[in-house]
Amino acid sequence: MTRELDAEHLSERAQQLLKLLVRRYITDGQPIGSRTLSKEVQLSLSPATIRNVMADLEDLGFLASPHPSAGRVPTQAGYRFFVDSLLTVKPLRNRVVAQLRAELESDVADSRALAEAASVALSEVTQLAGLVTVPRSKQITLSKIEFLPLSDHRALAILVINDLEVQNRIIYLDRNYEASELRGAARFLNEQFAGKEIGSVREELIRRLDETQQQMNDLMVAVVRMAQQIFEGDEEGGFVLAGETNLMDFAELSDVDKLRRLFEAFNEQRDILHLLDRCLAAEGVQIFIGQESGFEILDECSIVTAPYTVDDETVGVLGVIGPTRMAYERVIPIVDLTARLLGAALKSR
Amino acid sequence: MTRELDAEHLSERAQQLLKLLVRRYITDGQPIGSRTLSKEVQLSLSPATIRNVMADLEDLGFLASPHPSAGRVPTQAGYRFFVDSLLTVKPLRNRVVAQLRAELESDVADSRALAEAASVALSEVTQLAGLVTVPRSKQITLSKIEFLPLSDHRALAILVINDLEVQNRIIYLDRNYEASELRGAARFLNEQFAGKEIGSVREELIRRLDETQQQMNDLMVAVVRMAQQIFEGDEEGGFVLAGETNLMDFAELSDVDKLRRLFEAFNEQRDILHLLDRCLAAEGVQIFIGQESGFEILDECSIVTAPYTVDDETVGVLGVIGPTRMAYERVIPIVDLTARLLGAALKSR
DNA sequence: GATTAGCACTCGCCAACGCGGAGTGCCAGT
DNA sequence: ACTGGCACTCCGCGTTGGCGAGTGCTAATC
Repeated sequence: MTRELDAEHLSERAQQLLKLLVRRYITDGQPIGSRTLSKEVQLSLSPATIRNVMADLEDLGFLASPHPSAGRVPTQAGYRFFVDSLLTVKPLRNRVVAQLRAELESDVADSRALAEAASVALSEVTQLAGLVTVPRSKQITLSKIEFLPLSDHRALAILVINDLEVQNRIIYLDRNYEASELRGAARFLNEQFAGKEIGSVREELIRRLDETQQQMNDLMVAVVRMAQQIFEGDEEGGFVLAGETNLMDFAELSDVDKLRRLFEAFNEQRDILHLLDRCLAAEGVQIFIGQESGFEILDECSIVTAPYTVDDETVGVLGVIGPTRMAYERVIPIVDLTARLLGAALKSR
Repeated sequence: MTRELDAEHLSERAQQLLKLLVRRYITDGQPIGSRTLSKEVQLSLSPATIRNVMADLEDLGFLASPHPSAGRVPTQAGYRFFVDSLLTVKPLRNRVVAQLRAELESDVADSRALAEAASVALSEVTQLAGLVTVPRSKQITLSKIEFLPLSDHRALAILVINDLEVQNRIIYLDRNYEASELRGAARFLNEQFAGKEIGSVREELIRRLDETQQQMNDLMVAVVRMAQQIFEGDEEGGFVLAGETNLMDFAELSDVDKLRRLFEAFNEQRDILHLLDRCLAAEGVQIFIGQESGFEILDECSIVTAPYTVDDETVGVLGVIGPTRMAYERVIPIVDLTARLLGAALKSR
């Protein structure tokens, strides 16, 4: 037996054929037969020879046949090998670069809106579903805080962080405070803490509350609680999805029931968010193929992600989700570029 | 010919049969035959008799047969007659009322979040897609305004309207202003305009700008522009959708392509928003059946809407969207109640 | 005159069948 | 080591025929 049954020592020819097959299958979506392959390949080989190679690749688990008389289809392992060793990323077309640039030109300050723009851009350019987590920095500095009296022992607290992110929520107090009292409190807080990191603001506030029993302590306690919530990342988290409908085109997902479960998972957010969180730590583009994601619903999907950074701090993840049969060679550089563009757009606000 | 071919004078019996058929079709989703109907109806009639009545109803355009040997199915006109004249609304179950109440209990101040909650509640209770426009009052009073200096001739303007809605955006200035200058401007504006209606604020500002050429005019101009944007409703508009996935269950929409176009229309927002705007003026529940909506994509859908109000001012529309074959008798009171609950929740913030 | 029973008829649905095409595996020949 | 040839497998597709459901019509009945 002269066949090479070790993935490490796949012959040059076998690799080339696998590459060709995967590519062809990605564009056509139909099982590829030995005939088709023999016509396409440079080194002119007869279908019979190619069949032998294909049989080897099947033994290695890189290919599978849906049924005896259909051609071969890449398996998950096949895609993995392709992505790891075979793939040659296509240089991006200028049109695409221009489009991404244009859609991320930051005339918007709102970071959520930017995330949405990135998501839409990704989905349009790749024709898959775009996915962007809302940026969330560990580094949160307090820029300004204001209060507004409401009725019923409540006040509206407005908090500006990182210079242009505005958060607001209602805080409940022990009594009704005068507008002037609230103004005073706000001035005090602004003087003391503007520009400081929010975690330290919280600690400092707690320390001082212990020290001196202020008459204002209920307001302060509320502020501390608020700072805490913001520091813990609130639930402001989540991701922005765009172009889900693109997924409906793929035959792999044409089953309405599968589609439904997939869309429900998108709405859930939870599982997907978990997955994306795992990519935060990684550097550069990361790819989950089929079951690698660990979520049953995504068995027939692949996910290509990249973290994006502002000033070297990773603040989020973006990517696309599509069928395993996805144009990796095209998608990977797009995701990569979009991550860098989004980082830049966030910085230059 | 003794048959009554005038919709106005439909015999009691014909009406009862139509009602029964529509109801039955709504629950079963399959064409109803004369046999089925004869077993169900009180007055014991033979299938043959019923066939005659059904033939009349078909002539009148209330029924149709998909093919000769299937039963009958309501046409759009059939549903319309059913909704207008035949339908007896089911009293709401306590469970449902309780659920809606619970999901709209306003511990949230954010009106968008409330709209989302209402949308989710609607979709869960009806098992259709829920739809709520973000509340938008014509009556906008300025509560407070603050500025925060940024680099590059920019400042962050924070605007509190109607006591608890917070808006913010970046404004571009002719030069860099000191923090103290901005504070001064904010104080001035707050003193002059806090509590006033935002349209009048704008007018007043413009008037004063003409009068005295202030040194601060660029800042003021920016504020005027901002007030204008907010007054014009910004584009803060739009609606919140929930439970789209529920629509995937219906056989009528099992065609992936139809589904796709429907979902794309949801993402577009534009058309749907148009439709909802038409309901703003209407009082109480309004129903579009099939093509009545005027949008091709919604041909096989019905929409049940109701406006919701705060202090007698209509601030938005909510409703559900589902297949024409929808449980109108159940859905209508749900939509009605949700509208009132949402109004109440918005008021009692 | 309204209602009903009976009957012939029309379709859609489904399972069975058969056939061509595509692709394979294997073997023998180069 | 590669290739041509061949038998084989199996999907896809169009055809056929029976079954069931439901209809419209007509003639008989209340």
